[in-house]
Amino acid sequence: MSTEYRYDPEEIEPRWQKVWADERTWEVSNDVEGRDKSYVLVMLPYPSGEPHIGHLKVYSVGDAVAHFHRRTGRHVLNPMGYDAFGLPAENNAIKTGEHPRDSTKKSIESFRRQFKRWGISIDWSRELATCEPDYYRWTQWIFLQFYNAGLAYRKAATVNWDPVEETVLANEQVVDGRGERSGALVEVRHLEQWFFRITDYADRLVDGLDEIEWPEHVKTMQRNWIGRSEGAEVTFRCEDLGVDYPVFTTRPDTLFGATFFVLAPEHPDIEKLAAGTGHEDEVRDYVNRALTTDKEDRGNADRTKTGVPLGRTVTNPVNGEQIPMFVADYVLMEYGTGAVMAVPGHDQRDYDFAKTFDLPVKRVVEGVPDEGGDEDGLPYTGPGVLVNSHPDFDGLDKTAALEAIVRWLDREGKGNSSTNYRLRDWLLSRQRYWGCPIPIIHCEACGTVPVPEDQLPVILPDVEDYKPKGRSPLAAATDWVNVPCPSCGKPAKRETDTMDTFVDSSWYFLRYTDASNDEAAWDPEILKRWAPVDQYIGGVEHAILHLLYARFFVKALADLGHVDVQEPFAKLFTQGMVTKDGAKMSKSRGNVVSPQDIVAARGADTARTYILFIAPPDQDADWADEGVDGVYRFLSRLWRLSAAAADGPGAGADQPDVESLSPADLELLRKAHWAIEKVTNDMAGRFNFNTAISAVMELTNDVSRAVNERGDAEPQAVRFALATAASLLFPFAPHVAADAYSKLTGDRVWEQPWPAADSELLERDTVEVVFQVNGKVRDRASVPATASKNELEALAMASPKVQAHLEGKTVAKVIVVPGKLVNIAVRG
RNA sequence: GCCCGGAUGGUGGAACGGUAUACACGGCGGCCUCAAAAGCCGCUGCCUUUACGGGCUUGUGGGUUCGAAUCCCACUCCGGGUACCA
Repeated sequence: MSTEYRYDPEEIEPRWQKVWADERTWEVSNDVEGRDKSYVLVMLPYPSGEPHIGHLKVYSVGDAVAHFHRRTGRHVLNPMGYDAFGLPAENNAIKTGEHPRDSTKKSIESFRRQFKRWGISIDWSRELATCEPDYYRWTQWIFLQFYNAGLAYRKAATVNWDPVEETVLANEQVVDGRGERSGALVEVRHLEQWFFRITDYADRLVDGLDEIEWPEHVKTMQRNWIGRSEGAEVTFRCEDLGVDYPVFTTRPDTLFGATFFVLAPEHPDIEKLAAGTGHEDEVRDYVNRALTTDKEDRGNADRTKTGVPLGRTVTNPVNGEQIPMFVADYVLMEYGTGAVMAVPGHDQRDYDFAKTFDLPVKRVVEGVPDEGGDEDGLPYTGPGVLVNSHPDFDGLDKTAALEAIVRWLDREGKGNSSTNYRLRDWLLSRQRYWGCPIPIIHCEACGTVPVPEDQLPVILPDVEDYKPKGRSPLAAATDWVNVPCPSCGKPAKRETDTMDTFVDSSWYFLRYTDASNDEAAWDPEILKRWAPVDQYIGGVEHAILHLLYARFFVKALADLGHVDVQEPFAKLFTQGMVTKDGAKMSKSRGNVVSPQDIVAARGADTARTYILFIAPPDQDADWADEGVDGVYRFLSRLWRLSAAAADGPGAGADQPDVESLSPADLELLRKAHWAIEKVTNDMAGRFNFNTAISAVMELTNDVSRAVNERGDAEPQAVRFALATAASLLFPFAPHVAADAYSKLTGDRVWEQPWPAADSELLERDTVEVVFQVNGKVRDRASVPATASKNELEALAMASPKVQAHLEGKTVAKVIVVPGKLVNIAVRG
């Protein structure tokens, strides 16, 4: 082939980007009326430095979906924004003195430049940054709606304090007792903080998962995080003090097996209970030790159980037995009532404690041997029937017994069925600078007073010193802090904490629908046209935090009448990591691949196509520089063939008349239709972009062979095959595809409908069938597709290669799958 | 510990229970060239055989089936999530 055609992405890519920018091709109106809408959203980036390879991957995935949806006739919203408040920018400010606003602005510019350089089809008219007053004004407005509805509240609470970041953290941001970002051991502090009442939505957050198409493991993570447990609350009475101690249990069926009772060290009654028992000193020592133990240590279930007796007893409500009380750190104050009934016969933890302290272990459930029950292993948690309990319940299956016992407790006023959650309310206040101000004023006379809505936004003031000192740096901005109370006019002070940045990102997908509205956060009528997000795409690391918070926001806003859907994201796709040499990319490892470098060297189309080609997008993918060259070669070849064909004979890219084609050209046509079918199925199903790209490669290779090797290919068939390849490739490599398509046809590929496979051309007259003996392939033959079972069997039997393997054996059975195979089962 | 994933050539990865290893990388050979690059044309799972051919092969061991990478059981290793949540 002539070398005069040289694929030059440096020329092609800017040229098409200019067309899309000048014509605002990807901007979309809110006039959805009567059209099939598709809201395709990739999680917004946190702008820091330059985009990394993970961004390239996730936006390549999102763009492929957006393009496919557009070309299949949908009205597509594909916006972009920046999660622009947050600690890294602020920490940078502490180090360098550069205002976070300035460093963030620079990062946003470089992200925007890259996304444009990559040719991602974004509607830039809806761009937003969460740190802009015209965005966070509405974050504050939502806060006020929640405040007025009692969903945002302030209370003194035991909270997680990160001593490095010098701020409190939400439960979700504490991992193994350490701050998620800083890695510092979290300290317990008692502080006044702001919370969102997400626990009110625990049930709906669990139940709503059934309505959305999300990966099962993400749903499971959310269910586990919310941690709904069904059980009962049962009251145990301490007669000495005349105090009732309710406990939560998921196993009321084992109540008769309770042999002791344990309180958490933080329980407020500990001192009162120990007083006058002679155990006071021991108890006080133990509690002090427990409270100063690391959360991490205390959470270790393998540690030998510790605890001390309180010298008191409580009454087991079902049998009146007096059982001893203990304080032990394996019981947590945060969960249930901070007290448990201990059933060592049927709970591992209680069993461990009982063994350590030599307490009685009583079996009250017995496995049924026929049903895989055990004989003597305690603690026993399997299925079974009640024993050693009460004549009314003994012999009942444990599930039936559970219900019967709860009914009995309820009648006697000693308990009731109850549900408990692991989920805690969302602590949203942070003692940091670079965040959304909380629109509240503290007045000595009026208490907490919301800033009137017409005074929003509460603008984040400039400060001299960003360094946290255990209180928000905003407290130093005295001009800003001191304001008259909106209610009584007397001197008052602004709230100086800022919001967790997860608040900002819990509603941004709503704002995109009506991003420039300065009268409201959004017009409910417009939101209604777009919501919910049809396809959300992002990293699995947000499985709990962001995805749970956003779901809560939408449900709460729906209850307040601002949104009319219950779930923000109908479908979720989580993409895998990009690794290098099998390891996560990191500066310290020195294995970071920069998308800027690869785009500069090979072009955006190559970078995007390669990252989707190496592996299915939901899997982790290992980056290999050599692999990039293969994709570059493929794009070069497709472009060169197209450029040459465009200059050659023939016109346009209409499909040539099938009747007039040689068998070889007909095969090429079939291949094109096969590729249409394959790519369409791969796109519409589970995003099998890697095999879709392979199919286009196969088609291109066939064209290449037709042109180079065979040499006599009908030009119109070649044109059609190449235009089809370009059309199918467009979602992945838009510039080269648009260029090749335009050269061949003069048309803009993105304005063309997605190609449709001709089913008649997919059908074949002759097919290859295989002949097997005992499942092993022995011969193959080309036969008419319509060959009957009998004909196939006869052909197989006649094959000498098959005959050789039948020698001296008896044919037991012949299986014929028309159009596929004949399998002869033999014996002897 | 518990709950999810995963394991296929030298490498990344393909395969509605029906031709295992598509596509790509890497490797080998050839054409073109003064030469190189680019491009083009082949070959490339393993063992055995001069060859024709034959045998083996989807982490391990069993099972179901005419037929298993695919379904079932047990196990090994790797990755992720989660963990005194009563």
